Amino acid sequence: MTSPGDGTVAKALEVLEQVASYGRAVRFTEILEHSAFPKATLYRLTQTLVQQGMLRFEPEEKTYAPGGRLLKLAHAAWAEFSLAPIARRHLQALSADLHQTLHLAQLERGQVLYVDKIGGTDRVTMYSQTGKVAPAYCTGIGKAMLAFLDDERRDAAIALQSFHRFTDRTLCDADTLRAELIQIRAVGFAFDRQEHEEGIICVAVPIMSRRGTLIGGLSLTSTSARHTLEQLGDLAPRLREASACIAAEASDWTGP
Amino acid sequence: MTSPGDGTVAKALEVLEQVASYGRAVRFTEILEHSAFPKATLYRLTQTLVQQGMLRFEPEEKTYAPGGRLLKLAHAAWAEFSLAPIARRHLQALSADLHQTLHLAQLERGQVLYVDKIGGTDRVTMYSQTGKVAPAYCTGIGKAMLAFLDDERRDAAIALQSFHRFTDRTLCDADTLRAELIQIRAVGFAFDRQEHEEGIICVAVPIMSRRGTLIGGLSLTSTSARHTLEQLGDLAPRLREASACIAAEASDWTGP
DNA sequence: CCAAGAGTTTCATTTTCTGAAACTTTAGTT
DNA sequence: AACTAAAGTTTCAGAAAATGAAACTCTTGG
Repeated sequence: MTSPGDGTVAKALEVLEQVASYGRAVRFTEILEHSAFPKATLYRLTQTLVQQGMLRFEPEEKTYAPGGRLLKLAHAAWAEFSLAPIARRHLQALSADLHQTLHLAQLERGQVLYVDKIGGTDRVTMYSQTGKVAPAYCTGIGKAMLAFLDDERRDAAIALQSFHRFTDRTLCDADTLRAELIQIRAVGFAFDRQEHEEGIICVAVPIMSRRGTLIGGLSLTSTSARHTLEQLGDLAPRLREASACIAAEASDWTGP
Repeated sequence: MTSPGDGTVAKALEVLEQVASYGRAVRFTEILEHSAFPKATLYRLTQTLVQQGMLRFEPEEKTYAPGGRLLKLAHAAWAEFSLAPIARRHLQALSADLHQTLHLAQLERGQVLYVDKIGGTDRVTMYSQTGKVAPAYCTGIGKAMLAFLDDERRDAAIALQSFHRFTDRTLCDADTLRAELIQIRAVGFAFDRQEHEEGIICVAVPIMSRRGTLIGGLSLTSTSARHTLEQLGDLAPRLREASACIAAEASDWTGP
């Protein structure tokens, strides 16, 4: 929720995000019900967003949905913000080798932001994952990234987690998470032991810049039916190798 | 340029778009030089955008670049706003059949917004095109869409074109364009006769909803070295077929 | 060490935003 | 067709935020 004094832009973005979160076109009243803004305020915010092309309004149905201007902006964001363009060929090489589903992610405000995916079997689902966000505390890739953040940033990121029990293995509080992060830091990779979704396991490594700062994460996802955690652990060195290659290229780009 | 009285959100978005347009990280002064905003105003706008995660600020280099929150929002936009998820399998089928580069686009504020691409040879450049925008008046897919807009919307869209001569075949004024649109409307498909880029030709068809409103466009791109316009014209019926399939599915989704 | 430029803060003023309430339109009912 | 309940839109005076010129501070390079 936006606290008073946060600026109009923040409020508008909050509305935009809310509309985007439904996953379908929504009517005004529905937005209003889930929003803290008074009717008139919300109304003007949606007007502004529509007028700016960030939301699309369907007069026929009187519904709001994310607008095309977002895609245009996202194009630039993906190309510039993300590791994906740099990492892509490394992911492809690794995928060709291991035949497993790989994810590339970055940490965004304490959340896992997937910026690329290479599928084991399905080969066209790229956008389906790119842009998706997931909690950091209960995914392998999220924990791998959290673990290798510097103290200050890690504290900040942990403070942003809103723990929720997805499965009976989910780490549900900050202390348990911190303990696990220490372990992860020691071994250099993280597991997801069905903590986010029943049956889904994964192994993940951080991608670190030459200067030792976190720039992203790389994970290999499988199911408990196909692999044991031990088998995944054996693949960690391969991930680490790819991670190092990506890091080397990425550091060159951003470096001085 | 934002006229006074447009709201802070519009100004912030303008800055965001400007930063995105550079294609690289930029420093404050550079943004300032190309911007109509006074220094302090621009400064606060960038601060807000950074704080909101729409821009990323690299303190090391003091540069601004598009932020991760955009990707998150774009994910929703692509899934909901665009035809792409619906059209994808039709594009794939057609691509498998013709082995040519296909583009799927929608009209966004008078511009062509590419929402998907299936390549002939290069297979990993999906994101490279998705989200990209191009002028409507000098691309086949743009003209195909303009031609099948209703009068009111077409006039509005034409008014939004800022004609610029890219090649010596570019249609450079509204009247010439209107004449061509009438023709396109009659035959049902549009050509790009190297109007946007020397050597690049294309054939394109609109995608129309059951109710007769424009919902997008579909194009097949080639080079003048590989195909003649006549050959492309012969492929138009195939495009039209795919377009009809896409339209049928899309209408179901949006329909009542 | 100094100067030029980049980046940041200040503050009185202007402009915009706010939101309760009134109003208009729409969709459903009798 | 008339009624009505809900949805959607507009109003307006007060509250809040944005503005931007100028002053200030921090960098950078000579």
